[in-house]
Amino acid sequence: MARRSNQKLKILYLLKILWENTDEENAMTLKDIIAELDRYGIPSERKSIYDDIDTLRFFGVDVVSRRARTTEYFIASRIFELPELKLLVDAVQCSKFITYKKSEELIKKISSFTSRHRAKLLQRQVYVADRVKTVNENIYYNVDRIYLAIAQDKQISFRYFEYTIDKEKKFRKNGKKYITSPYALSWDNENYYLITFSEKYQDFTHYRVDKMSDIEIIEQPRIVLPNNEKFNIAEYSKKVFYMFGGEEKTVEMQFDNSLVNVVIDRFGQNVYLGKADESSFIMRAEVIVSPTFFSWVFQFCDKVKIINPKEVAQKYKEYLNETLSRY
DNA sequence: CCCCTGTATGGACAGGACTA
DNA sequence: TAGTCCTGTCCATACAGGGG
Repeated sequence: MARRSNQKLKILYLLKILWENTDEENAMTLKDIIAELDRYGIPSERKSIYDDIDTLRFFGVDVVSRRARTTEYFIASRIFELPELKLLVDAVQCSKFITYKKSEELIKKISSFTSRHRAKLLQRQVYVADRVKTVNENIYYNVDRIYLAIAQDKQISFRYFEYTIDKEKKFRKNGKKYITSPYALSWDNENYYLITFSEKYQDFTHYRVDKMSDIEIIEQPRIVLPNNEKFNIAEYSKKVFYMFGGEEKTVEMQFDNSLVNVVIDRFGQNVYLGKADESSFIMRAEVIVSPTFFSWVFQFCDKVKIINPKEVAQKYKEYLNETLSRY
């Protein structure tokens, strides 16, 4: 009868109890375990627990017994170790695109990978000064659907909105649907971007994922990239500045030596660097020339100069002059 | 309804740690 | 040192559940 079926549940609850309550610093004695099982309505005999623990071990659970005053049991190794979980929690909390509500949910789920004692350590807040979080809950579903489309090699349709000065959502193109070939999702400057290839412009276009709605996968297969190229997101994101589109150019810039690290951080270890003189160096990289590229350059003031191509230098000059003329 | 099988359980007991 | 408590093993037995 019930007593029997309880015993089937016994080992399951035993695992649950050990999983939720124990870790290296928080072991349980056999007495604790029996009491805890009792709370779940499972009567258990002390000696039968040995067998159950053995079974759990055979099953692959790392139940460790440690002799202190009395013998204690705890689960030693888990799928994720605590520092790894902290990393994940921090990443969730810092992500602008994850809403407060979703952050809480995700952290709760992440916490279930460790004991409740250690889970407390995960509840810490990472304070990043008044972080703006999005309110668009849809983003997870958007991301999911986009990945699905990419995997199925299909195009997607969606509507794209922006906020007006009155802080109201307003659909672009009067709510007409965009149709495009998704190639990658990229995390840049705290926002999720969808990178698509436009047949019309024969170039890549970016969309903020949190500003997309009504995403649908359509039957049309994706447009093939020119020269049957494979899309390399890592290479691509090096060239683009804050996801702003533009013409791709090989640009040479002269930097003050103090900015070596900045350049390597931006373009990676393999960027071409050459000595210019005692205090400066020349670097060369593929860059999508855009206003955001210029504003990236501008932050270094007189410590940088665009050398080549001449028309990019000229454009930058115009950009600076225009800015100056407003004051 | 009976028999068989696998599992849980309880008793006996040994050994170790701790304590009075 | 004797007594106590805890842990873990061994073995006999009870019993649930399934098959016939």
